[in-house]
Order: sequence, then C-alpha cells, then structure tokens
Amino acid sequence: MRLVTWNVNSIRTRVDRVLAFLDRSQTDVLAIQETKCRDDQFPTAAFEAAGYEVAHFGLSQWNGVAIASRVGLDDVATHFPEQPGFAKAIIEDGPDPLLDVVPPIEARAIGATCGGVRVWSLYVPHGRALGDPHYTYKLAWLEALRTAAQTWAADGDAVALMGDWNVIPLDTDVYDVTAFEGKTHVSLPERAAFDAFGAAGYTELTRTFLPDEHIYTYWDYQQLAFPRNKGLRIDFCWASPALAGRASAAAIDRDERKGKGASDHVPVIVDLTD
DNA sequence: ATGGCCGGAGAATCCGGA
Repeated sequence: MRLVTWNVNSIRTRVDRVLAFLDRSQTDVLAIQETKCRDDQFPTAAFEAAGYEVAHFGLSQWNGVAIASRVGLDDVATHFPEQPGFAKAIIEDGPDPLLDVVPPIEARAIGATCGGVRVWSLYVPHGRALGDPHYTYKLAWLEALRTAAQTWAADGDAVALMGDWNVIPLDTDVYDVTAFEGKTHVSLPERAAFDAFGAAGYTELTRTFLPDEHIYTYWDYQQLAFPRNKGLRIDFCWASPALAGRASAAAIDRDERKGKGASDHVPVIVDLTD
C-alpha cells in the first residue's frame, strides 16, 4: 500500500496536478494539507471520478486538511483528542472566566482508517515567530498530538502521522541553518516537540529510507529557491510501532516542484507491505 | 533545464506562508 502526504497550497488551484500525480504514482491514500477551502468548495466529484473517497475538513480560506483513499475511508475524525484551538487573547492573557471562551479548533488535522491503517493528515501550526502566541500554540499543539499518539501506540494501533510538520529537525535539513537563527522551525523546543514522537516509540519513515543530508520537501516561491536548491525538509511520516515494521520504502517526488502551477511542497511517499 | 512569490478574499491591498 502506498501512502503519500502533500501540502498542495490550494486544492482548487492544484486539482488537475494532484489527480495526475495520483494516477501516475498509483497512490492508495493521499493526506492533503492546505486545501484552503471550505468543505462545500472541495472538488470531491473529481476525486470520486478518479476512484477515491474523500474526507475533508476546511472552515475558511486558511488551513484545510483532507484524506483521499481508494482502499476505504472509515471513522473520520476532524481533530485529535485534546487538540488545542487558537485564540490570541486567551493564549496571551489566559481564559476569561467571565466569557467562558473556548478557543476554536482550526482545520489542521483529519484522521481516517484506510486499508487498516489509521492515517492522520496534519498541518502543524507555523509559529510565525519565537515568542509569538502562535509559537506557544504550535508547541502546545505538538505536545497534545504526541500525548494522543502515545495512547494509540500503547493500544497497538497501526498509525501514520503524515503532514507538514513545520519543523526542521536537523541542521542538515535546511540549505543554510544560519539563515534561520532566531526564527521558528529550528528552535530547541520545536525540535524537542518533534523528537518526542521518536521517544514515544514512533519511527519517522522518510529518515529511515532517505538518510542523506540536504534532502528537501519544500522550496520557497521567492528568490529562485528551487533552481538554487535552497529548500527545507519539513514534511514527514511518523509511524507507530505496529506500522513501522511494514514500511518498505520512502521517496520524495522532487519533480513535482517543477514547472508552472507547482505547490511549494512536493509529495512525500511511503510504501507498506501488505 | 528547475527561473526572479503565491493564493484567497474582495475590490485596495492585506494576510499568511517559512
């Protein structure tokens, strides 16, 4: 079975390219991030015509996550247990007891069971800047996900946590780490939050099969980043113990960054034995 | 070749991205 994660940066703009990729790659399950649309705007019919069921969670033009599967799609969840919401005032000042406000959960996670694997499509908050409320939110979000993931692993579930993690785990996962001094994605707390999935028993499958340095999954649209190969490695697949042993290969489809109409991220592919 | 931001909203730029 072939699982793929891809931040498509607008599904409506990219749908032809995504469907062409699904056909060419013979992908069974696609975890999509940054669909940038509401559920009623998602091009579901086009996916169904290609033989895929789709579950999408999108609230506005921001974020948006989906799973497309041709091997079944059951028990859809639009957030993980204790997933924090984001509300700037609450994070800065604490909850207001007079308002009893609950921060709204953003469209950054969707889970479904596909071909016996619990697949999660995840769009980890960017963080914006060190010390920004969004950075605090990012760390809390990752910690809550790790807590949930630990429970799933303890239950013996076959889980794939796939998506845009917005963390650069190693200095060699970026073209020049000094360009990120004092910025998000490389800070110690972010890297610790990412590495905690390993401590929880999960295996990052792309690292297993693609251990080379300076392998990237994202290149900025600006300043000729792709032709100059100034990229980042930020898209990953953490596999639970029950799943990791089934992995047979991983690949990054760098060619998908070429040409007009490319997303700034490329597909990250994981193959499992049946 | 892989090329000098892009997408969405909505009417002028502005937000968010990393």
